[in-house]
Amino acid sequence: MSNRTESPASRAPELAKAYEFHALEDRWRQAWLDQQTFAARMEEGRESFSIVIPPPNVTGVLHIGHALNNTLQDILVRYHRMQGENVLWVPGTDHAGIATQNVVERQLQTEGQDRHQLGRDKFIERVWAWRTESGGQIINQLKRLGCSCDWNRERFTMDEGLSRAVVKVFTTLYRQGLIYKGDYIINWCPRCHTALSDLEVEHEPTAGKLYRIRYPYADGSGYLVVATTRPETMLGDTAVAVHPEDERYQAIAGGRLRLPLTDREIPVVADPHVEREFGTGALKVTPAHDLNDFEIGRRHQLPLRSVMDENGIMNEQAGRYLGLDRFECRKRVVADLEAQGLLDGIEDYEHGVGACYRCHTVVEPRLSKQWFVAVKPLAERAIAAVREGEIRLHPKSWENTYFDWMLNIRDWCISRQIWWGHQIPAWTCDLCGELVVADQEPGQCPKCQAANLTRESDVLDTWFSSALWPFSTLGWPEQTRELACFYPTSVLITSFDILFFWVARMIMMGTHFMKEVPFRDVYLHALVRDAQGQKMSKSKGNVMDPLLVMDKYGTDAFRFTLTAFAAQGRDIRISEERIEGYRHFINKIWNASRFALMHLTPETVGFTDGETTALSITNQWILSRLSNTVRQVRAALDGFLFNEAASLLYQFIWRELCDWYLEWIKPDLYGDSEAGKAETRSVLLTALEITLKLLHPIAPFVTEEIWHALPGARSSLMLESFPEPRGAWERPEVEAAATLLMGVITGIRNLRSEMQIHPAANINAIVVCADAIRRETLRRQAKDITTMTKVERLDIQEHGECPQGAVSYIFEDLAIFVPMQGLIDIDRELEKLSRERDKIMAQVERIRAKLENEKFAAHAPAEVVAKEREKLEGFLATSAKLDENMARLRELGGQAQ
RNA sequence: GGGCGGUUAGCUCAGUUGGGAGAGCAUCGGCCUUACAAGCCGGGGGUCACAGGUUCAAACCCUGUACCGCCCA
Repeated sequence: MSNRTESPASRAPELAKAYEFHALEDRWRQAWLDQQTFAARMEEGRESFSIVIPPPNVTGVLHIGHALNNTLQDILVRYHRMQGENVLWVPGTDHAGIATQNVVERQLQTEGQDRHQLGRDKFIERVWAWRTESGGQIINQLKRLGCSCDWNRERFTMDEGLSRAVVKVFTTLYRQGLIYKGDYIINWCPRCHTALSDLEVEHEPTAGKLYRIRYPYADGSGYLVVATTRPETMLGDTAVAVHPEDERYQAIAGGRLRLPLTDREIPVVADPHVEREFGTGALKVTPAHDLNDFEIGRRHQLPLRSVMDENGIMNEQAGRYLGLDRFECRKRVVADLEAQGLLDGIEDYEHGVGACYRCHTVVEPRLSKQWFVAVKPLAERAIAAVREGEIRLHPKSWENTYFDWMLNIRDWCISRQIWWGHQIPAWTCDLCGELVVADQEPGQCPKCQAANLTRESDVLDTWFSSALWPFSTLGWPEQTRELACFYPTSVLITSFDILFFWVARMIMMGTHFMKEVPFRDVYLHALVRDAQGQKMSKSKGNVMDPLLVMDKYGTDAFRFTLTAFAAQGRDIRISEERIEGYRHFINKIWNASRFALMHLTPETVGFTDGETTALSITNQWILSRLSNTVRQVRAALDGFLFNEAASLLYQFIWRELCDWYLEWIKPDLYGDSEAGKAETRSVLLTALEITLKLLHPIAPFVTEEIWHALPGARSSLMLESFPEPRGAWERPEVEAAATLLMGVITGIRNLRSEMQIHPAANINAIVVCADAIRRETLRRQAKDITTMTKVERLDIQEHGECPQGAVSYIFEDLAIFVPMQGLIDIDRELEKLSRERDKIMAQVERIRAKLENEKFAAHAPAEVVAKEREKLEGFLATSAKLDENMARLRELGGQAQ
């Protein structure tokens, strides 16, 4: 412990020498949880602010994307909580059907079992057991990040209440004819053994081959050539399609072909959807294995012929290829075609291949009975909600993408052939086959009264339940107080890549069931990538573990980094270097606070007066800057400009508060005037308090810690009120005076540096300024200038020219001279001034040309013209000073020779 | 093929009603100045991708081109 003699005898406790975040973060995290400071309030007469967390997968671990997403939410939540609103942030996880089932199935595998041996009920028990033991660790990681969710209200999409909401929604939509069951072609994952929605298929460009195959005419008079990337599906072909206006195929259209490798004949149909330019213009049609072919098949009533089973293995319909894997079959088919002289050619071809988003197995379009949501009617309302501004997307540019997708939306396949999830509430009568959809298991068939009904074994897409999240978590279908208070929620913050998966579906479900949008604003943030712009993935080994980052640099530094990067287009590139930079920033605040605490006393109270005119210029200045910063930070947060808020705080704290204000007040704090000291302590305390409040939503830990070290009894900073701008504190003339001081100080320092005068060496300086008011400002603040420039004697004069042997610096309309001992290099000085003059004159010429342009005067707004004139005058004053000074130097140079 | 986004200092990127090109990091020079060397002070560095157009005025608006990226089919 240091105990410096200069320090006031009775002062606030000193902070540790360097910012040590580990213990401190743990301490505050625990205190916040213990004090229940995150708990939602539902008090009469207050505005509500609510956010539902984008529920991470229960299998998930915190990655950088989560960290970004939740930091931004926490900022808004803390910001609004500090404004006294009723704030609720609902945390939770989703059950991640396929992913979770995969985890537990892998576990079983290591035990030499599979789920079928175990049976459905036992398997579900296992999943719950897993969930209790190791699932949801991400929740603790969110706590680690400092998220101020109302942890008492944690929800899980498989909770009883949320499951009730799912059943209610399903049965209602079914009754309304918006859910139906039918035989359609869907995306099938042969590894996960389930249907996937269109969105769950990722198209990856793949280097493949385009095979040209000869299909002989049935009458033996020749052949036509089809081109395909998937020759094995030809076994399921039921037609070849050509464009009706394609002259090449006029003769054969309507005719028949012999399908090679089989004993079948197929027709040639004419369909306007065939692309004439692609391949040979003749398209083989496999309705049971290709989505587009399915549509063609429907138009022409073609038979459906599935040639593969659920594992992607060729079935009996594939004849002698029975039992072959689809890719193996492809090789055999190609070889056989070649042997028969029916292979017309093979070329390299890159095309998109659909893969399962969970396991990356190549999906197989497959014909099967599935459940669908008829989304068109829902989408219409959801489109209107955005179009009419009930929901605002930020950035707005996403609206186009949203509309485009919603307008072209196809029915949503919601059934999944897995066990973990919400089992579809539908039963089929064993006797008459009647399909019954109901909230509860029906005792008997409503049609034939038979007692035996079999429940649908499929479960629902996880996104079906997360689409209900904004109201299911608030207690719907019960009419709860929470719903009344917090629905619609205020803001949704999420990554743009789930705009369709989740956001659009929440809007559809919300508007349909609640008759009200689920949220007012949607903030879509970027994807976090590594420093090279690569998507982070375990296989690439470029993942950055947020937990390790927080350990190494501190949570506040990490949060600040994410915030500072938040608005950078679609990608955020993060690297440890950047985080380290912001760790320095957090440390800076820490040390600035240490400095303040050395000078504050336990009796110090903050400055609360509305008027600042009685204060010193520097104190007036910092209060003016504070109010200004408050205004701007609020505007930034209100507009979701997170990076802007971070940047404002960074600039204010480091460049203004630390670099200038703390230096300026040192003479006061170390001086003899008790009144001056008291005033400055008071303003310093207020400046620090307001700064900490402003920064708290982004960096909660360090601010809370410092807050409690300040004089006075204090409760949690997160419950303090967020600062308001104080118009009366904003003093443009004081800011102008400060700018003048900064200019003079920088000028003198520049001369010192240029002349390589040691920082510790005393110098003298002369400032020549014709303006009496500015001179007066400089005189009053002379001590500030001399302290910060180590000037022993400062002369402030109305007139004067460069003394012999002095170097000079021109700032606006004033000249600064520093006499040197010994001779100076006049040529070098002249060169420096000349360079400066060139820059100024370029500006002068530019503005002059503008002002002399009659059209400018005629068209530009008067205030712009006035501003330009003012600028011109300023530049002219500077150039005049430069000219004067250069003339003087030449004169001196002449004398010297 | 359709759509969206990007191209600004060596690097990563800000720049929201068009009106003097910014930040961080890096770099160069000088400093252990009792808050902070995780620091302080000073400096250098950009025909804002290219070509047209609109305008008194374009990094910003319009059109086109090139390259990069993403989404959808």
